[in-house]
Amino acid sequence: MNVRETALISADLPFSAGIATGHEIAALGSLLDRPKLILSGWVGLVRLLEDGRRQIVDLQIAGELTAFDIRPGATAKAAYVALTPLRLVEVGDVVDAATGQPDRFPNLAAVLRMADDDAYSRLLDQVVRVGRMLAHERIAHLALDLHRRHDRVVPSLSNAFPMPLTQEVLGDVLGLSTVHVNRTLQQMRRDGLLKTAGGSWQIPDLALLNEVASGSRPA
Amino acid sequence: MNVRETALISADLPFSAGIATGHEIAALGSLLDRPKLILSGWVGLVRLLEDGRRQIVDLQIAGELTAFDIRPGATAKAAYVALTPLRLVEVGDVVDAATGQPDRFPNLAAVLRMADDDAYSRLLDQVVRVGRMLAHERIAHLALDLHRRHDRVVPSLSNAFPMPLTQEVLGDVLGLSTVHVNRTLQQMRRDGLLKTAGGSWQIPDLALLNEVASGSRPA
DNA sequence: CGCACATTTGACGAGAATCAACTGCAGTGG
DNA sequence: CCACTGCAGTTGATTCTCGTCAAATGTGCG
Repeated sequence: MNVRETALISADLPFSAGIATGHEIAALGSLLDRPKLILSGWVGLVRLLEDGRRQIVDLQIAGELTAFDIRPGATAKAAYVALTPLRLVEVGDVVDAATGQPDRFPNLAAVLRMADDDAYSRLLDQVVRVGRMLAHERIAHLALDLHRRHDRVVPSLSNAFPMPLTQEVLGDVLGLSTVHVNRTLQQMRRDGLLKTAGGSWQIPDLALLNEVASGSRPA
Repeated sequence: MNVRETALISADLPFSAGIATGHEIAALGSLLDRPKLILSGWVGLVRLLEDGRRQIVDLQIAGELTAFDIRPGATAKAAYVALTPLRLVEVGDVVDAATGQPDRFPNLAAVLRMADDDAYSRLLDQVVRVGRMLAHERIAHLALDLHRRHDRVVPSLSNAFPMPLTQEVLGDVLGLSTVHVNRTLQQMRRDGLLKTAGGSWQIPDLALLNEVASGSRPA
């Protein structure tokens, strides 16, 4: 990160006020021209069916960008919804600089490209998860993804990470009913695959959970 | 489309030889630097689980680009596989020109952006389909998507479009077993929602199928 | 004709949804 | 201080969707 980039980031940043759970950061179809960095909390990309069924297509966590699309002029293909209370920073200036003059801000531009790449890959993961995996595999697979992403920002010695979502919201992410999420989580706790306490999850055995997620270990 | 763009496209194009079903156009992880236009046939973006389960994450049909990513340097996040015999044209030159000098080829650049936008939106559709829809809804929803895309290239008076996929492959797209695809298709034919004959599907009543796809009409 | 492959059928079981009720708990206000 | 409220989590009973296994039928093709 060069001097110009550092200066850009350390400029006075407009902190947005706290945002309540359920608030829509960006509406379906709106222009994604005001990207934000998530300081704390989680955002979900939400699609609704007419009869009320809900699918959360992607999750965005603290340290990641939201309401952001690397392609100028892109519109929201889903609603961006606060799944928890949020603190955000507007980073439109930084992002515009990086995307508009990539040669002057090479590292920023690279970071944005990687973030975008990651988000795309995650979307394919999500299709596989809900399309072809069993309930316990979906949970294991998601837990590993979230653990990896949290560890990148806040490395944890104990393989623990925050899980502020209710089981209902989790169901909307995983394509499962609340009740089934609950029962499956219980079974996974009994099997020593996952510990869930006080709004965070812990993975006692990463290798083991990996086997479960990949389906190589039967239920 | 300006003169320069037209000249670029009408230059001698290297036709690739026919490609057989099952051939891998681009391997998982490979650099997507040789985009191709599909002259005929369908390509699938394929992800495999260790135990052999397969999820087709996206479909690409004649008239669309494959092995293409608008972001320079992007790698394949799934295997690009020929789901039918294929005829392709290499369009790396055209795409490089459009992405490298968007100001000189504004229309081409716009087309590529739209194609990319569409692909992304389709991916969200796919998550909703396999995550929250019932079997007959998934089929209806996919049929409408394919109809719309075909109609854009080859408008049809009878709401018909080619369907070269076997029910097994269709199952891998929809996250369903072959048997269940078969039974569900039969029921939908009986209900007059879909006519399937000789490698093509026909939609007798678009509005009706839309209701089914949106879940507003119960099974 | 015979082969390979796609579609279809039946029987059965497993995974997940649904409905309804109950528990636990934090916040609120009397 | 404690009833009251609302919400998240839990449980049981039941139903439904969908998967699996196996076999049969249909179809294009060398």
